[in-house]
Amino acid sequence: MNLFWEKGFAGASMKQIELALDMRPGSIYATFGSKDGLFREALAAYAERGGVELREHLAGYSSVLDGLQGYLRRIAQQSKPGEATPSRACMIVKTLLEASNSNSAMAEQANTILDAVEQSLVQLLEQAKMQGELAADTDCARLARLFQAQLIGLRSFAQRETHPEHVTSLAEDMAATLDHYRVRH
Amino acid sequence: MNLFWEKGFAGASMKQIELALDMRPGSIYATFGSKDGLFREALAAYAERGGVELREHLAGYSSVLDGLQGYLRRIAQQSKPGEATPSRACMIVKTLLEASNSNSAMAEQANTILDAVEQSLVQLLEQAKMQGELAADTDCARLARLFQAQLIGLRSFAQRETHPEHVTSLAEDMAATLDHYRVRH
DNA sequence: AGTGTAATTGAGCGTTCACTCAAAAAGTAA
DNA sequence: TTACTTTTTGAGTGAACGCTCAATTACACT
Repeated sequence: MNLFWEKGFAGASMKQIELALDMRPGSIYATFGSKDGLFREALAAYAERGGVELREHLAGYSSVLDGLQGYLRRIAQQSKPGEATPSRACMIVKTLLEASNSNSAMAEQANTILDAVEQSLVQLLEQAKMQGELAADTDCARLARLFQAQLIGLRSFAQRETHPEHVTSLAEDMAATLDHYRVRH
Repeated sequence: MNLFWEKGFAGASMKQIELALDMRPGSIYATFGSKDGLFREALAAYAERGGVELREHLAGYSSVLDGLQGYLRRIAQQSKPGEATPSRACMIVKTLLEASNSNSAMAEQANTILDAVEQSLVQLLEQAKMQGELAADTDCARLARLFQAQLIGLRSFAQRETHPEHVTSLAEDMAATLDHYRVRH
């Protein structure tokens, strides 16, 4: 998963995969069927891990909006030089951009995952609305898409070679955007 | 350029490039040196074209902020199914995500271009400040990064298979974000 | 038309790609 | 230990990769 996340699908060769898994080609193909199949499982694992991470993060907040704002800041923290992550950008987005216009099955998987993330965000925002954090007439689906797009933008921006504090201030500004959707404020 | 934009660097084979240019390998290598060299020129051409497009678009506005908001809406329009573009996502961002962690020279070029775009945005926002659209204490560099990240998010989101109106409403919400930085409002 | 230069051609180079499969090794059960 | 099944091995497959270069064609100038 880390290798694919770092190098992308085409960028990771079977030789590197053999090394990363400490498996010989025969075993890899007996287990995963193909490079595509292995990537599919890697991306699914990434999505699963990301989902758990978001849920666990939000568990530490009583306010949903506070939790989402904290999540933006957390992403910015993870983008700092000390943190050793395969890539600062999101593997799902990397896959979407790599696979669209070439590998339709892979693009479809990325799309499906992003749909699921979006739906999770809708549920969370609906919850925020019921808790009175959002106005009753808030379009949660629309706000979910805005938040997702901001996340995508933040993590893609983080892939740049910029000062880490630029990423943290960016996360802060995106968090401030969410504030404008709070009731009263 | 269109082929690389659509398929990415690794995704475009020399065979496809020969077809797209209607040139045989020898001529291609005599002209561009290598596949890398050709890609470098393609990306530079893309950046140049994008710069011209932004400048021409803004020429139709007396207010810089109105112009930038219009630009977001314009991007959303270009993402509609009728428009035949190689990719709805930005070629520079696609390159950044593909090349980081594998091709450092290519990643550096993408970074350099994004730096230049950022600087252009800073200049524009400084102009908006002088025209009284932004508060005197506005951090234009920071706001430029926010706008760029939103653009990246919008165009990457547009690569998804969603309803076109979701992209237009997303652009609208991002435009509304800019409104919060206007003086008075 | 004749001559020198520049540009183009395409067969084919070595390499790397994802992937296969007969043989060997490891595991299981009596 | 023996017989059987499952798993692993790694040399090797054909295909596709980026790229080269001697031969050819097109061009420029007298």
